[in-house]
Amino acid sequence: MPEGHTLHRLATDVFDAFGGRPVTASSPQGRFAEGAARIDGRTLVATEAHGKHFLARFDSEDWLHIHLGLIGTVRFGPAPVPEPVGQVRLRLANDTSYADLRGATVCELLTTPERDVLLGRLGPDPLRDDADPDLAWTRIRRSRLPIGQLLMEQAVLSGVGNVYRAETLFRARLHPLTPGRALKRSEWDRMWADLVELMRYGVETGRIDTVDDEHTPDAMGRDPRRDDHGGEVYVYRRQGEPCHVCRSVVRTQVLAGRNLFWCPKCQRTGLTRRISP
DNA sequence: TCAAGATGATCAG
DNA sequence: TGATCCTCTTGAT
Repeated sequence: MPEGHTLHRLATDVFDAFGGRPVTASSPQGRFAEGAARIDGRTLVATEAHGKHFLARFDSEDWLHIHLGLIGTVRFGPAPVPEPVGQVRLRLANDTSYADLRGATVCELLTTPERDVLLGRLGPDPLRDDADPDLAWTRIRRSRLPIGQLLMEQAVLSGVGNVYRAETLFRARLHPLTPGRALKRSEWDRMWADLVELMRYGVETGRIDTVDDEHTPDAMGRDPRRDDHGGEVYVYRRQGEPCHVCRSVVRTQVLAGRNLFWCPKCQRTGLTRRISP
């Protein structure tokens, strides 16, 4: 379930399991055999997440870079390591734990300059203390692209995926097709603060839970329902169902190849706002 | 039991 | 814009 909060949790979990001591690395699938051989037996010095990118540094000066993509997973288990099942790209192990990586879009080793280039391409990550929301605002305020598309561009903002996009736009009551340059600075500031809060909660709990107490099914007298992202949401993948706030039917459409979800009544703001040429 | 679709990103055309 | 990577869950059969 890879949005940014998943990767920040992964960075913590990998360091807790393998940090500070030598790690055994292998590639049962074979596609990362060379890279695994280079870090095999090395000590894991640090782990970090930037947006949806996971990085781990070894005492060989190599950086392990993983991007889970849509279907990548990391599974942890206690030692002893079992026979690998399926396409295990990378297996890390020590005398107490193992972790298997499957299906990742990227699994590679980077030098420090290559890591710096990667990070230089990424917009600010709401989960990092060193993030500067002004950098994202500079891109947004100049763009004719819809805010619903800009939020997903990792060069504008890193770590936000389809769930956080849908939910933060609903919470801001902004229509997802509002052009970036039609946004007000105050709206962006509120959205950024909201993303920081929602995603930190996601890191703490492992759940994407975005519905305010006053709108929960319990508060509204309806049966609660937990979705596979772990919590309760306003619009994400609720197309055809009634809005938690106004009971209008939640809509969906494909934007830039990804499914977009919004409430046509609650999220009217911005769409018809005039923009300066 | 099996097919379809999904929280992502890149590349070719 | 569609194909690709190739895991996991859900829902239809």
